[in-house]
Amino acid sequence: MLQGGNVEKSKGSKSQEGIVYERLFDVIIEQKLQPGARLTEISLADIFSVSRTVIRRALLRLSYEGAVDIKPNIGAIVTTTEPADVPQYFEARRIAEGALIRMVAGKLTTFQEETLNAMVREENRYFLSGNRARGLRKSIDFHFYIADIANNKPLAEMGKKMIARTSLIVAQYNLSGSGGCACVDHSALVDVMVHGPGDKAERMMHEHLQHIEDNLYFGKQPIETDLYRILEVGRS
Amino acid sequence: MLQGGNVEKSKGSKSQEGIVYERLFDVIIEQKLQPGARLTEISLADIFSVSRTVIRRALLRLSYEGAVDIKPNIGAIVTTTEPADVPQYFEARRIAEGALIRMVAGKLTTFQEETLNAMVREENRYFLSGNRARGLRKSIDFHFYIADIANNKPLAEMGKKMIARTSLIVAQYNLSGSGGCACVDHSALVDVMVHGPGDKAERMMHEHLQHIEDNLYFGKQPIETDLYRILEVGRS
DNA sequence: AATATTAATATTGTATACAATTCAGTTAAG
DNA sequence: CTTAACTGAATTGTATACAATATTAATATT
Repeated sequence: MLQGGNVEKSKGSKSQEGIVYERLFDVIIEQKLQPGARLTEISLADIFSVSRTVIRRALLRLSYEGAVDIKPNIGAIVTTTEPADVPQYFEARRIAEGALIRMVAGKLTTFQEETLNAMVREENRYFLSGNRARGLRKSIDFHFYIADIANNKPLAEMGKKMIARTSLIVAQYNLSGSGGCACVDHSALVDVMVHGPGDKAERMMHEHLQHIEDNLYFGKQPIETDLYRILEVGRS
Repeated sequence: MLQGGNVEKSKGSKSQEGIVYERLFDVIIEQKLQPGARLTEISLADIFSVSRTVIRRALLRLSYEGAVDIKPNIGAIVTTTEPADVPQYFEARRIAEGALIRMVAGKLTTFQEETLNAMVREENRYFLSGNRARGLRKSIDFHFYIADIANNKPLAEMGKKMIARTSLIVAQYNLSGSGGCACVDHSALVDVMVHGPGDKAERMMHEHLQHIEDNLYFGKQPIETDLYRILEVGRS
């Protein structure tokens, strides 16, 4: 999970807000809620059996992570991205994650190496067995883990934020349900993290992310978003 | 100001929360509130003549920006930094701001060039006339402006966050009240942004920030913080 | 006198009531 | 028939009351 701001979290018993936040973050990142989907406070308060106060806090936090977009007096929706804005998010992610992997390369402990390999295998298994949501999640966790072991908290935060953000973009614009990441690439990344020099690792990460970006498909407009709005209108 | 999260702000009439946020951000960044100073909701609600609800939102936002540290059931203080954590914040800032200035270098409009030069002059004037708070603020605005003109919103956000964060660190550990930035450096930065290649600009930014970091002084412990706690105890 | 326990105070956490705003649907005028 | 203004429902914004928690002060015990 993203290390949301400077609010320290209790280790054992999570706060109500934390539970709501994590659950919503998960369904958004696993693409169970499409970009553009509305998140009204009352429904969420109902679903989670807490007051709107708690929901508001969770939504606010999600908005800071970039997962949710809050417009004053209107409410929260899962973040949508204009095609024109896509490149800057990928550029930001390349810079952050490139720096992170460079810091990690050549310094992996055997435990970390094994963890990473296990994650790639698991991701592979999920995708092969058709469990797309789980595979997607593991793929994101792979990138999250690299950020976590780089030993730079603010940069890891930034990296994870951009990983999540671009995943949302992929959810919006990538028609092939692969989630964008190729498992082969992830194997190669582990390899270069173990042996290769930092520069090479950074270069490979850049290529990996460029590859994801190049595979996006921009239809004339973000279809799903509008569809959702239309459906909601027609429902009454 | 930092572009806080995905909450769109109304241009003309600022929200109550926005006013509180900006005011608090200003006094923190201008070092009128020392790191470690407590920010209780009731006092702030009193001062700003709004309810605690509004204050809570503003504090929460400040915590996401890293300017304030909120501990559950305890409250908010101006962020303090352990000496051991200082390097990662500067490293993160170097990466973000280095990338930003590289994107800007050689692409300045004449208006932007003049704006930057004017900012350096103004900063200089404030420091020479002994107005430290204003000079400090202008120095930070100089860095903010570079972030803003780089045309990459998420990276600019990250850059500004780290600029603010490291400024807080300087407030805590730099005894000379200069705020860390030398005006000479800023002039040179403008110069390389106008002419120089991106790589050189990035290198100069790195050196500039390294210079600030090297000038920090770590006493045995963060003196001011503890003093504040002690004073508060002895006050009753 | 020092320490542990308890009581009092202050502060944050949560729920809820009410105000303000937005949006859709309806009605009335051109 | 089109457009404008209006009404009503739904949703967010704000204030406040009460509960839970932490801190401080006081008391009792060793």
